[in-house]
Amino acid sequence: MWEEILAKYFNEKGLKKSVKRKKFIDFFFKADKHFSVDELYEKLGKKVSRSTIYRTLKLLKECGLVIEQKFEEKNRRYEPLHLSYHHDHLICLKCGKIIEFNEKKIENIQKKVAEKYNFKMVFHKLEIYGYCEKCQKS
Amino acid sequence: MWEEILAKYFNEKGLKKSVKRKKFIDFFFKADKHFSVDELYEKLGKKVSRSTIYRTLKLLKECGLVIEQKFEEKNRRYEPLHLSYHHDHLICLKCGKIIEFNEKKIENIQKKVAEKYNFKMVFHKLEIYGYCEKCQKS
DNA sequence: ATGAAATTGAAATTCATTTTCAAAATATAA
DNA sequence: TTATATTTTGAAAATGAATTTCAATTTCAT
Repeated sequence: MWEEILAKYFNEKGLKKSVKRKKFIDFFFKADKHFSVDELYEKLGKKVSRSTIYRTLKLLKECGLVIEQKFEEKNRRYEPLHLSYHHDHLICLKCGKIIEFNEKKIENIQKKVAEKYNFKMVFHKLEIYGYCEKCQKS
Repeated sequence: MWEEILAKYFNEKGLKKSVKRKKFIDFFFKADKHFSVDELYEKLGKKVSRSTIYRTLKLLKECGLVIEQKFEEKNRRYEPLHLSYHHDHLICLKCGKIIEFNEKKIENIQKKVAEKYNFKMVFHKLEIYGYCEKCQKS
C-alpha cells in the first residue's frame, strides 16, 4: 500500500531511488512507531545523515505517509501513518510516558464535527495530558 | 477564579507583583484567545519584552492557567485555559485557518478512556487537520 | 560508458526560545 | 521614610532543532 503511494509520488516528482533513502524508509516503516530524528539517526547506525533524514521525512509528510507530532519535548516526533488504523496518545506530564490508544467512537464523532463545518478531514491528533498510574502515587 | 489560583501560586513561590506582569496578564486573560509570543508583543505595544512574555507564560503554564499549543507553524501558541470550558481545533492544511469547536460527547469519551488506563487527565488537545470549505474549492 | 539531473553530508544558517547579567523595581524591616 | 534584601526586567548572548548551501557523489536514461 504505502509502497504504491510512494512509487507514484516519486514518479510524479521525478525523484530517484537512492541507497540512503531506501535504508531509511525500510527501517522506518518496519519499525512502525514514533521516533525523533536523533533516535532514527542512532538506529540507522549513523549511516544516514540528519539532513537526509529530515529531507526524507519531509517527502513522506508530503505524500501523507507520515505525521509529525509535537509533544511537550522540544524536538518533534515522526510516526508512520497507517491509513487503516489510527491511534491517539495519553501523555504523562511527570515522567513523559506515552500510552497509545484507539477509540472508534471518537473517530466517528470527529467525522461528524468535520462535516458540520464543511471541513474535509485528512488526519487528526488527540492528546490527553495528565498523570499515569505510577506518577499519581509517587 | 484565575486570580485566586494566581495569587496562591505567587504567594507559595514568593513572587512579586510587577507592573509588566500585571499589564501582560490582564491583557491576555481579557483577550481570551490564542496568541503567538510575537502577537502578544505587538498587542502590548512592545512595552513588555519578549523575555518577560516568555517568562510570564511559563509561570501561567506552571499553575495550569495557560496551555501551549504547537500547530504546524514553527512558533508556539498560548491560550488561557478556562476550566469550565474547553474547545478544540479544526486546522486547514492549505490556508492555516483555525476553527474552534466544542463537542461534549468527545469530552465524555475521553474521560472514559483516561479511566480505562488509570490515567488522571489534566487537559487534552484535539486537532483535526484537513481542508476548509474555501480551500476545497480552490 | 556518458552526461544531465538528483542526492548526499558537513558545515553554515536560521530563528524561536532560553539564559545571562547588570540595572531597576518591589517588598520587608528598622 | 530609609535601608536592605530579593525579585524582575530587557538587551544581548547562547542554545539547539530544523533548514539550507554547495561541492562531491550517485543515479539512470540514453
